[in-house]
Amino acid sequence: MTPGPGRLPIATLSAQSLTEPPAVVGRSAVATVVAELERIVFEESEIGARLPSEGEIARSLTVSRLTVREAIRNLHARGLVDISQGRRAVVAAPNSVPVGDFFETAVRRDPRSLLELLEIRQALEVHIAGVAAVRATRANIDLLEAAVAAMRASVDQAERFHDADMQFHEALAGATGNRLLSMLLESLAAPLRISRRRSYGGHLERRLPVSMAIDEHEAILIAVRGGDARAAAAGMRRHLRETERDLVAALRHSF
Amino acid sequence: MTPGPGRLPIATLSAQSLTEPPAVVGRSAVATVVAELERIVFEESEIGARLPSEGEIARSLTVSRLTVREAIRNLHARGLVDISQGRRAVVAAPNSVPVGDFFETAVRRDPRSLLELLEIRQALEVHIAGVAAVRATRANIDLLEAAVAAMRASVDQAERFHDADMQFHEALAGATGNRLLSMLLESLAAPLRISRRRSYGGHLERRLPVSMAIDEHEAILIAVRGGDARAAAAGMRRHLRETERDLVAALRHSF
DNA sequence: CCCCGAAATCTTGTCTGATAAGTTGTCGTC
DNA sequence: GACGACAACTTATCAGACAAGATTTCGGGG
Repeated sequence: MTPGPGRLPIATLSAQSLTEPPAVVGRSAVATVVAELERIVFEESEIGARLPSEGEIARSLTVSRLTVREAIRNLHARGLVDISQGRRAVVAAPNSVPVGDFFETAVRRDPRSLLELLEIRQALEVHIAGVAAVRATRANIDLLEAAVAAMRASVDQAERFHDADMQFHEALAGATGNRLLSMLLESLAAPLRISRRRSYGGHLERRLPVSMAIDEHEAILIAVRGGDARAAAAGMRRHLRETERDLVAALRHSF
Repeated sequence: MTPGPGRLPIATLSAQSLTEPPAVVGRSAVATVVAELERIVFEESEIGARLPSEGEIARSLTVSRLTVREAIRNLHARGLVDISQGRRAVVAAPNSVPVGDFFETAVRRDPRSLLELLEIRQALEVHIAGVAAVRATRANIDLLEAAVAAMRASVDQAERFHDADMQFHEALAGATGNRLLSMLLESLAAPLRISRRRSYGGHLERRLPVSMAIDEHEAILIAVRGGDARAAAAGMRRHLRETERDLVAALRHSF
């Protein structure tokens, strides 16, 4: 396709493709393509839009398909596009997958950082509870109530109970209206959930009085409904302290 | 090198390389190599250790160099290895580059998320201040004092003043002993710094009484030194409220 | 004997061309 | 108009080659 004389070292790239805006010299070919694709993703595309095929991009930027390929994989690793064989890459919805991956690898490198993760979660959730008490809408509160009801309805089904638990915390984060904050919290939860599952194993003996956990959530709900930021934050702090005790105990057992 | 009959579709890969542990079928070749490299990085390597060369890995896993290459780039995008031309990939120190990238792209997609970032920072730093008051060692406090002194010594040099400011917050985060928390805060700071620089531009007219910012830091320092968690948290909250006002005002000007 | 610079060697970066395999759209048949 | 086979498109991987940066080696000079 390209009329060039065989291999094209980067240096001669701009001299060769007079019809194209000269590729930025001094940067690697892949970096150049990455920058261009970022531009397309950020400025010209809606979520779900399909990028041009590898071949088209390669032709239009006067690089090999291989180079384009690496660039696309780079965007994929950063959570900017989704890819699957046979289909063009599509612009991904903003997601915190890369952040979750970071925390997961951190824990994998050093299991002790699980406790650090827990502390971060506490800092965020205490703030969330306080802010939610001020900002929560009727719809937000409905979701919180539904979550507590779901917990009540599944006191003897560990898996389902846990889902309802998660649901409560997600709803609370959603009530802040801060999407980045919600995503960050979610990415923290992933590694915690994994370790939790591994440590509790199959038997799943939760803290003895499950009702206690429900009461803690209920207390937070009441504070949020009443717009009492201080009480909501205090309730969350209390709740997470208990949760941490449970997790630490479980981990101690598993090692 | 491989004695096979030319191209090797993944399906036949395991049948062909009887001397190697059969590559996991059903997963892409790249994914397999990524998993293997992760294992090497996490379980067999110290920070700074050099991975085998692309060629060696390719031979030992019976895949093409291209496949290995993509796998390595994947690890690189996730901050697990550092790469540069002509040298083997080396195991990177744990770093929050991927997280910083996530926040940067989030802001790039929607500048309003800068405010969300700011809120996250507040949540973390308020917690940090409180905890630091309890956990800070003599060495930590020395660093904090040095930072405040540096601020005092550079009231009329915006750039230097800002560095000292950053230094204070870093030292405070360090005093918690929570490395993940420090890294997370750092990755939040990057995009904030960028926008700050862009909005303040060259002239750099800081909040009129620079001494006020110093006082705020001083108040936090005193609380930490005195082990008063509540006062430290309150001081930080006050300080960040001011900081936010400044930034918002500056942003308003720049749009 | 040590130091230093140039050559040999290693290793990554990119290009070309080809085949396998998954996805999507089309068209003829009923 | 519904449905299944086929064609076209697209990504996944392989192989071999050359360019360019990094490292190692080694011989000569001090």
